[in-house]
Amino acid sequence: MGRSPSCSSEGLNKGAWTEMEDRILKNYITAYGEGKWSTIPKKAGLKRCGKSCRLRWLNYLRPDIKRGNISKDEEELIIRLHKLLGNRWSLIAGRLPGRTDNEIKNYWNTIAGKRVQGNPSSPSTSRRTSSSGPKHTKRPHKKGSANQPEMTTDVQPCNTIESLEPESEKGIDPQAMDANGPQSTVDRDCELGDFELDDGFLLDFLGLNNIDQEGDNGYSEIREGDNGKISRPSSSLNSDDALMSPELMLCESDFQSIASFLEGGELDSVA
DNA sequence: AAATTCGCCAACCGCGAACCA
DNA sequence: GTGGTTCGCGGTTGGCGAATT
Repeated sequence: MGRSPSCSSEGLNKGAWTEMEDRILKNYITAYGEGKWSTIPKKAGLKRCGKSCRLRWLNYLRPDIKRGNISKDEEELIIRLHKLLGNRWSLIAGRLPGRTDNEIKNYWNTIAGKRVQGNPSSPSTSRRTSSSGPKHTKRPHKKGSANQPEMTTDVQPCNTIESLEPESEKGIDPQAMDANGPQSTVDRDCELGDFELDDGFLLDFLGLNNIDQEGDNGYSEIREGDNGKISRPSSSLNSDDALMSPELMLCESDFQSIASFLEGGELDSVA
């Protein structure tokens, strides 16, 4: 139990990875595959702990990592999923092919969380929005978390979302949706405008309808399974297939698949 | 031009769950 | 059944660079 003793830092490199280290790790995993993280550094000749290797691989070196800006579609889905799942970044990342939990977490902490918290003006178009965005108090580079966006533990993911809800969504009648599936709304500057879904539907869609809508602390909680254990994905990237119904497996690949799934009248099999 | 501020993001830390002998 | 080890997750930190003053 507890912290891994295999990550003692004596003689190990810390901090940013060098190009050489990246190459070594990538070559090793390409040749021998993932897993056995604790032994990889030794076998590959890296002066890193296994955790560090795993993190580097998952967050940066994997070939299927999608780098670059979070699209509007992705942002919408992140916000929506966060509303449902809370800070379960790995679960959210599992629905965003090529995105890592770390990336989504960072994104949320910097941009999406602020928007949800009541500044709907989009800051995401430019890296700098100092004149309009919510300014934090001075951010000294030292220990202490006062400079963190005030959303990690205080956030009310199931309530604060309202400020971001498009007007059109607020009037959606869940009954009508149940009967006919989600109404395909006009694009509203978004390819996936029909992500304006009832939360219950989205949970169904995600195969997460065994999740409480809201726990005592405002976060959704995954209910225990038959074995009394909480079901979790084994990896950050597209690995939570166990949470998906078979008919949804085909939707895992990307947003376009999801969109076409929603448009294709296949909802009946879900709802 | 220099100093300051602050956003972004990679990486680390600590914990709990899962696994295994 | 128990204890040690490994894995995976979420929270947090700190460096860097761009924007602002």
